[in-house]
Amino acid sequence: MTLTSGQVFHWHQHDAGWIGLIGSSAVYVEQPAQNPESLLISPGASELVSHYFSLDHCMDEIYASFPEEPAAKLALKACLGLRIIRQPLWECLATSITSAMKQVSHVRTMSLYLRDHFGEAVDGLFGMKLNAYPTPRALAELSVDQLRDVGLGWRAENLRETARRIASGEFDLEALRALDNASVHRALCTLPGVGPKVGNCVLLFGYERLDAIPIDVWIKRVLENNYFANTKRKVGMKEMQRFSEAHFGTFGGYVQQYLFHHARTRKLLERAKKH
DNA sequence: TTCCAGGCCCATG
DNA sequence: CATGGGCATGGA
Repeated sequence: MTLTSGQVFHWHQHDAGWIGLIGSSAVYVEQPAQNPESLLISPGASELVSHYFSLDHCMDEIYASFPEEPAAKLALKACLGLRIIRQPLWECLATSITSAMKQVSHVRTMSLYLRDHFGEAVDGLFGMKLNAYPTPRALAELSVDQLRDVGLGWRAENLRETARRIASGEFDLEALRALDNASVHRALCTLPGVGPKVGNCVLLFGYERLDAIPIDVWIKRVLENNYFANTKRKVGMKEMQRFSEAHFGTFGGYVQQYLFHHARTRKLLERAKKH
């Protein structure tokens, strides 16, 4: 669930488990059906995996903080165990920029293309070839057309320019770790291709600010259907942001992620039934 | 074929 | 401050 919930976009199913990269380390992870409390992990990667999948997050406390409402409780029940991943900052920012107005599967396609064409090859597993996500410098050196050819469309210039600012040292992602949410968000939003939603994705998935709430079209629908269903007047994005931040609490990012994954998988399931 | 997607940006009220 | 239109692409 965690790996298909629209946080990361490069993992492949392999046998009963998954293969992917954490930074530049290839890893196999399997959650055995008979013993889901444990994980099978490729040798030497257990600390890396524990950190990446945030296995230290106190889920009891997080679940206790969920609002007492049908929508949140239903999502909680459906997504039990789903984690907010700790992503490498650059990879998180870059994939979030490419995600604008794209379905999760499209973002995945773009991510894999970028890795294959411009990322550094890494020692794979089971003879598979894997590439790390391209560095800011690698992307900054490309032409806009090269990026467009990979299917990025109008996102190409945003990704390239943001990569350039980071590669040049003009913008320091690591330095932002010391700042509070609002300051990090404000700084991120100066980058091309980064607005309120993408900024909150990076806060949540990159900087581990578990109270950050990205509002995309899915969450917008969930809010409209469940929390503003009886509201006659128009509800703007700013109000939705304020409401969900106040209402979803300290771990609002988790609530948001569970609502997102629940809504999306339900839709996919319905669609599959029809055919 | 048509629909729509983890939005951003800029020009107007 | 809020709103509306434009923007490229491809999976379902």
